[in-house]
Amino acid sequence: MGTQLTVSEVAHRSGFAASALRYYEKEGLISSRRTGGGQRRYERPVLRRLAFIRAARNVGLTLEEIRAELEQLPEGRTPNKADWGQISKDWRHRLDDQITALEALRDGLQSCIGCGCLSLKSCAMSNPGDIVGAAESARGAMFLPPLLRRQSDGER
Amino acid sequence: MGTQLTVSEVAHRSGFAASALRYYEKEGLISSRRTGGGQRRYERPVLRRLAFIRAARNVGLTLEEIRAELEQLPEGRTPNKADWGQISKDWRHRLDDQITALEALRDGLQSCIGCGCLSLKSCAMSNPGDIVGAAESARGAMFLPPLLRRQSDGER
DNA sequence: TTTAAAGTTGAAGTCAGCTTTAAGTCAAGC
DNA sequence: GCTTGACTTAAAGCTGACTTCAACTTTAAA
Repeated sequence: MGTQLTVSEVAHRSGFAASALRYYEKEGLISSRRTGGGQRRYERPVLRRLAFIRAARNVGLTLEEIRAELEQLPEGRTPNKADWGQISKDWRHRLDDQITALEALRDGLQSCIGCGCLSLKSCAMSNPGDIVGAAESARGAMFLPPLLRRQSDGER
Repeated sequence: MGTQLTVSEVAHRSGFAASALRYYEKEGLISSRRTGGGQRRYERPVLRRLAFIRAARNVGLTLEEIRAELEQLPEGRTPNKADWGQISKDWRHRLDDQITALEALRDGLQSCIGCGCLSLKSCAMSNPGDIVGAAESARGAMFLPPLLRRQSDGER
């Protein structure tokens, strides 16, 4: 137990399944060194990187988007305090947009309670171009995240 | 053009692709009669049913959940005003839960701006059991909907 | 030294919600 | 009656983010 962590240690401490760690490595989100026999050994900073990945997933970014964000940081390092200030600002906007979209949908629903129409032409809830279109125009709110799926699975 | 609608007419008027209509029929969400030659012919109420399906999809229900809701209505009819009152109330709660979860996430992010830590142990954003756990406990908020994906595709 | 746990790989499987394809049939206007 | 476009089916393909599998190797403790 020096500064090197095995895959199961990282899995346990990060909450990601070992198979997910392998997948993330294949996708270029994290990296590892190898022992003589070919087994993975991780440096500690991978834990911060994984924390970042989890936070980003919670906010609804795809792995590709996360990879791009990580890559964009100077020298591929884990975000520091300054980077994090900018990133968290962007993410907050994403979340705000998502919240706005959901509120618009909820309010449209509210207005439907009295009418019960669900007309394809006039009802806000089912009309593609109305509530939904307005919400969509809040960019970045194109989809909402599969938040909170199984979160500490620990392989098998 | 009597009261019978062809699949392409329904596709055009509902905004769903014809292939989606066939899929929904196979999954038991809608039904149709057939001509002598085996082609589908729809009654008008299918349009209301499809409006309901679209609204439910917007709120984040799965097709299985929608199927169950439709089935639960007496005689498999399209929801009337009274049904709709109850249903829209349930949906509003779903949306409220989703909004609450996103707000919690946003506020956790806000609290992170000052620290830049992203520690697996203490940071609210990446800690599975903190923000995310709290949000999760608002039942029904287990996942957020893939809201607003392509919405008027029109087959091919 | 032995043995069991933990690790490795590529390939295939999973889920939802469709779309696409292939190969053919039906409906309708001229 | 013929052509053309609309329609039919089952089956396969697609996306993203993984998981599972099979078959094998490495590591570490006893």
